[in-house]
Amino acid sequence: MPKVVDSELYRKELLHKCFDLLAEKGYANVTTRQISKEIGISTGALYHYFPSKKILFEQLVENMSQQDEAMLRAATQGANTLPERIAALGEFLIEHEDYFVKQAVIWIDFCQHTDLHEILNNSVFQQVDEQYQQAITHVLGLSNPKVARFIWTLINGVLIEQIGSDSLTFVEQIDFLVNMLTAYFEKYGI
Amino acid sequence: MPKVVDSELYRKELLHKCFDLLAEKGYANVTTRQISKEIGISTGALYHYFPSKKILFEQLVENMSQQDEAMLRAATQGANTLPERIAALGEFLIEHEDYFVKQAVIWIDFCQHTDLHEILNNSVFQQVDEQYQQAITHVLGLSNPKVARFIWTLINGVLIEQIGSDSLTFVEQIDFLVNMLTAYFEKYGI
Amino acid sequence: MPKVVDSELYRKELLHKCFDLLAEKGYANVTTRQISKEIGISTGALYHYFPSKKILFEQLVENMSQQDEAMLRAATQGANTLPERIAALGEFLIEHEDYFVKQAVIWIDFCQHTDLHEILNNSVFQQVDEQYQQAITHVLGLSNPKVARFIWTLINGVLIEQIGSDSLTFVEQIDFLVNMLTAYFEKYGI
Amino acid sequence: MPKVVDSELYRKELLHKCFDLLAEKGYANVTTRQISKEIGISTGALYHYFPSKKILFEQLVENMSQQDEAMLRAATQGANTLPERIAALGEFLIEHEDYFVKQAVIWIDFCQHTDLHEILNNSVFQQVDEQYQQAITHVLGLSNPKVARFIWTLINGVLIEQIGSDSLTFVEQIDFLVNMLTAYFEKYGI
DNA sequence: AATGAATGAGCGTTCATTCAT
DNA sequence: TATGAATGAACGCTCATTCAT
Repeated sequence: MPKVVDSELYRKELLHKCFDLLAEKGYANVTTRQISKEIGISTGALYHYFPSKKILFEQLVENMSQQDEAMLRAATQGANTLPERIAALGEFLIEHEDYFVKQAVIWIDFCQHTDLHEILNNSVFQQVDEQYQQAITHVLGLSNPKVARFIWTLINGVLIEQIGSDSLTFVEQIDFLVNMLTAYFEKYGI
Repeated sequence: MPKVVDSELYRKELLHKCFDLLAEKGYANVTTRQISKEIGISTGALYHYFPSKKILFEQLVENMSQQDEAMLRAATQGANTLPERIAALGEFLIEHEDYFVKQAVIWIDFCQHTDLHEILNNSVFQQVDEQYQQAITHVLGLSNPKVARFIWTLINGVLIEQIGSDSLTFVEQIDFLVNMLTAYFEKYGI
Repeated sequence: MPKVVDSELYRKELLHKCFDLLAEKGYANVTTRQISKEIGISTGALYHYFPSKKILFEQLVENMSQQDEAMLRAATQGANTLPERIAALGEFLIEHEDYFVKQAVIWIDFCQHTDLHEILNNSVFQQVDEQYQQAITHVLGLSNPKVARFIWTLINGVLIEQIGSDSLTFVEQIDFLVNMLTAYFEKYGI
Repeated sequence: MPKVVDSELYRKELLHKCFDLLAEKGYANVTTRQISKEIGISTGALYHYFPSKKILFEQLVENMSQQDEAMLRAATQGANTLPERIAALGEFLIEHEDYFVKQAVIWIDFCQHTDLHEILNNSVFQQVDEQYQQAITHVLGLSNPKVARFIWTLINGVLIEQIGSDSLTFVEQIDFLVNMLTAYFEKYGI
């Protein structure tokens, strides 16, 4: 019997273990040696589970986004009216601030260190993009998916702002965002 | 005038020459050889003017932000009502899309490659932050500077979205943003 | 029969299974994983039968040379005159071109990855050398064993030429060789 | 003024310095670190002069073959009749035995560690092949270039035999070869 | 002031070998 | 016996930085 029984499960565990490190340092600033050390295996073993640093990263992103969607839908289940749903979305983000900020960091960093052309043709990223858009469309009950995409853009702006500035707290920013969205939908409809 | 002034001017010229390259490739993806080549000097000369790659990058960021405020104020001078001012801000951003996207890339990249602690204590960044906030406050005639800060955050979100995605055009995103701001101010006042 | 015999047989079977792979890729370009996969066992099992990659390789070389002599003698049995015998040798080589080219590749490769000193003192190699010399001496009915050795050298030259060049076909080269040997023996006698 | 004045000359000097090492160990068995150490520069400097290990090797081969042709033509200049020319070729090979054996080792090794397809399409190797063929054609005054190619094949066989065997000396083998060629041309003409 | 050759630590990755199961 | 996950030294190569000229 092999040492690791369920290697698929173990792989996910490894991804989970290096999420914080990747978020803190960024893709290009973390070496495979650091990753190996962080998750407590040798460099060889890392390459046993992931064919390359890039693929490790892609699987991390894929893993992340799968969790998010389920979490988001669960968190906004009880909300019925649009203002309630917007508020629920805001609370959800505030609750998971740390996680989402890290995710935004990782995302941006990866985009920076990859050919634009390659990003746009990478099915993993297309899928993940689509997923977030659909999740927001569904959660807020929107009819125009472009609005969902735009909202996700704004959320990312707020998340990224948290990296390099302390002028407004995340809660303040999200509050503004919630109010703005509410005002927008009151005026223009869903 | 003593030599120092010339040298200072020359340094700014060098920074200006490598802005596009840094913006296009990102800090970690550009080598000092590439920078040297781009600005037409030897690696040795580069190190004569900038003690390290990092410091070159910092000075670039510092340099950048000094130009923007004046540009923005000039662009929105003719607008009198709030909706007009918001629209003028939107048009201004669309007109300079390329420049602002590049600037956002460089900015984010810089934050990633610098200790969070260091960023927050770095007076350059505090100053720059402050500048953008004041510019927007003034241009839109806002009473709450936090709203200005938040708007700048949203703008950055839209700019960054342009790096790694083609789902919505910059113009579409800015249109959404203009409408949203208009709706917000109609409901909540300035 | 005790277990040892079965194990010995199995080992030869394993060697036989990886002959083509080693010949095609060469010692240094084949990994133990590839060998394991090719012969259908795990890397662990491979190391159970062969203490190291090098020893596997040595045993392969040893194994190979044992088959050839009998083959060669059989192939030239019907030829009576010297020109007939030379022609029969040529035909035999052409018939088994693939096998002999592969063997030459493996042989050279092995020599490259082993200390010269070690090769010359290795009884396996001395024995194999001796065998080829005797086979050719016998097949052509030569009186001078050095001539046999030299002919084997020339044959190897032609075999090796097939690795990295397409200027002359194997058949063309062997034809030249047959004519040259015939002319030589006509002039100098056996 | 740069440290190395004539970098083209220096590159040739570096190639010359690592010839023995490559010949002794073979292409795949020598690391770039070993090469650097042998020629007394850092790994970085090695890559300053040669873009890759492979290109270093190709340039070495190219360099070698250029010397050979001139040497060979010079050595056989005085010989007028065909037997004299063959004898001069033999003496030339014996005189430079060490050099040619090393060259044959390097050549074979490289072919082993490179895709056959790639070798055949590599212009450097095609050129070098052609050069040897032409040199022999010219030196012996042959009319059929295929014969020249075949003779070069035989010479390589003899050279390679020197790597892994001590049964016949190089002189003995070359003597046989000279006699055989003489007999061949006496019977079949040039 | 300016050049670009030189350095060497460090990168992502590989692979012969070991060992817990 | 047999498995394949795990190891870690070593690979080809890069690049911020230094320094002789």
